[in-house]
Amino acid sequence: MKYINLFAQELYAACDEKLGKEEIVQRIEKPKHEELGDYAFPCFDLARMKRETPKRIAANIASRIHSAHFEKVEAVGPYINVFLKKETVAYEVVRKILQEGNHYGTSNLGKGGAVTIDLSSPNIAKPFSMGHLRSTVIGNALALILEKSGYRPVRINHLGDWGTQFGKLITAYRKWGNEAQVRQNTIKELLALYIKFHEEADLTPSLLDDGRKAFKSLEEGDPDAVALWKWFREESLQEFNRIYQLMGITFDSTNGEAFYNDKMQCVVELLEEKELLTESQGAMVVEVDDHLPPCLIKKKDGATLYATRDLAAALYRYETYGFNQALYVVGNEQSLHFKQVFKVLKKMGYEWADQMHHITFGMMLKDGKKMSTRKGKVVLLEEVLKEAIALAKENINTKNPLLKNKQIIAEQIGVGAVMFHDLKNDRRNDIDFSLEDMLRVEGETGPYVQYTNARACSILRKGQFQSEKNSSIIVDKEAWPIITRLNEFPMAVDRAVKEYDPSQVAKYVLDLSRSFNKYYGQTRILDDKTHMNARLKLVSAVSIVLTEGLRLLGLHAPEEM
RNA sequence: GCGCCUUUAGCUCAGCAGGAUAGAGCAACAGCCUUCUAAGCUGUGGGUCAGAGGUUCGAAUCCUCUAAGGCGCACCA
Repeated sequence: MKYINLFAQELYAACDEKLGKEEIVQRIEKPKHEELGDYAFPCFDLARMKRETPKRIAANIASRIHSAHFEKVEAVGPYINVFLKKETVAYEVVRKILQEGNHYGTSNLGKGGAVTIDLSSPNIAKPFSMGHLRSTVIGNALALILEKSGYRPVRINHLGDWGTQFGKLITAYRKWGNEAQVRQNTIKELLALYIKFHEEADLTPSLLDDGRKAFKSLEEGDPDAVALWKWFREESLQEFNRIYQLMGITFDSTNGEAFYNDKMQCVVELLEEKELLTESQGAMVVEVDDHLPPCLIKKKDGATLYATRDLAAALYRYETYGFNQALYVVGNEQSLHFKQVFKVLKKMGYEWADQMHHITFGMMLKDGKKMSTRKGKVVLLEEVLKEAIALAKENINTKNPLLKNKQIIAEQIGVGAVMFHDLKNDRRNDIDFSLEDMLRVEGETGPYVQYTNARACSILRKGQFQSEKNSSIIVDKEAWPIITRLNEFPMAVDRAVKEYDPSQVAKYVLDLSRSFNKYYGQTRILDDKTHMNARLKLVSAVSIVLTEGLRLLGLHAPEEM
């Protein structure tokens, strides 16, 4: 229930319709201090229109506003402050949440429209680094949030599974590879081969030619090369899947770059047909406009490029999924590339290019600098996850040694810590990698939220809460901050959708946790039998919303920890 | 050089369709477990919102300039 609309409606009538309802809603604000009420309306604009002092207007209008939902309406200087009737609102909000359960906050904003989401997209045969974590986690949360808002997300893992690197790898494997070793520890072994290749190539430059030749034979479908490529891809994917499974992430498609290999010629022909292709310095390009550099379609040797591949992918995705929106969760260093690609599609006459968005995010830095794959200075995600899980297990063993399913819950907490750490801030911010920060479980962290929920669940268990047998109404003043936050959950989801910003949900869930923990600290819920049922209803509502909020971020909410 | 982004407490960040005393977490210090999970709670200190102009009744928030930092800018992805 949006009580803000109630207030706006009243104001609309009371101000003699000098301002439209939309304008009023926009001007209504949430006072910074509790003593100033739940909503406030500043009267400066009305004062100017009516040629009166804001103070007088405020007093005048305040006296004309009445609603069964308002406990008090008062003019404070130029502001009209409204206090909601706590018991009524508390009853309505809690009842709604208990009724709707995990559907609370669900909307049909997207009207079932398909949204393709390009996310994760690691490079085959290379370790899954912290850099890919961001795209994976943000993209996954966006998919979940969009789904809750009535969209139909299509998760696409656009694997980096093609290119000269495979020629090098095939060459290296043929020279020094060991099948059994590779089978056992694919990524590490392939990476070792890749590094060895470069080391050897420094001494024997002809190796690079061998690599190029191997890739060429791969492109031409040489059975032996293709078999190796397939094998590497499969093994790598399996290894990635271990990580995805740990994070609870699945994909609707793992069509990577290789998949579009045979679809690019068609794009080039289309561009020619539409007379968009021009030659520049030996390469084929599409001039985009005066402000952007041209988009490279073909190298002077005739080979296609990244942009060509993304164009082919966009066309394919539009045909296959008929998307209403296409999102690319890719680092902000590629923003020029996507600007160019979207522009080219627009020039090709595809209006749907306007529905494509590059969802940028900041880089994962190490000591303030970009991490370097070549120097092996990359931090491996799987190792970070393992450490996080080990730490969670340690905590469980000291804090709750009798807990069942320790391993599973330790995974949920450890992985949750890492994922939440990535989601809690605006995605555009750079993150300086810090294992310490990532493994933290106190303060503004995933485990803090999970812990809050576990506490709530524990109380519900001990109080033997049954929602259907329970009609009592919560009256505690101390619970009011929780009620207002519970009421705001749908708005938080909404903002997350509009800004493509999962951190809105993360911040919301932290805020709700804080207010609940505060209440928990000052009110003994199970001791006071007269109020226990009413309070348990509130606790249940909190648990429902926390669990759902965490789910939207891709985290589990264990009932015990 | 051109384009995009960033700059708020010691550190990490909220707040930015302009509004009433700029908020959290971490770190520091002082408290709270015979009582619902202390992964928690309470309190204290800590700020020229990078700087300068401008718009406005009112600016951390909008505009311009300056400074510092980051990313991108043709055959990599």
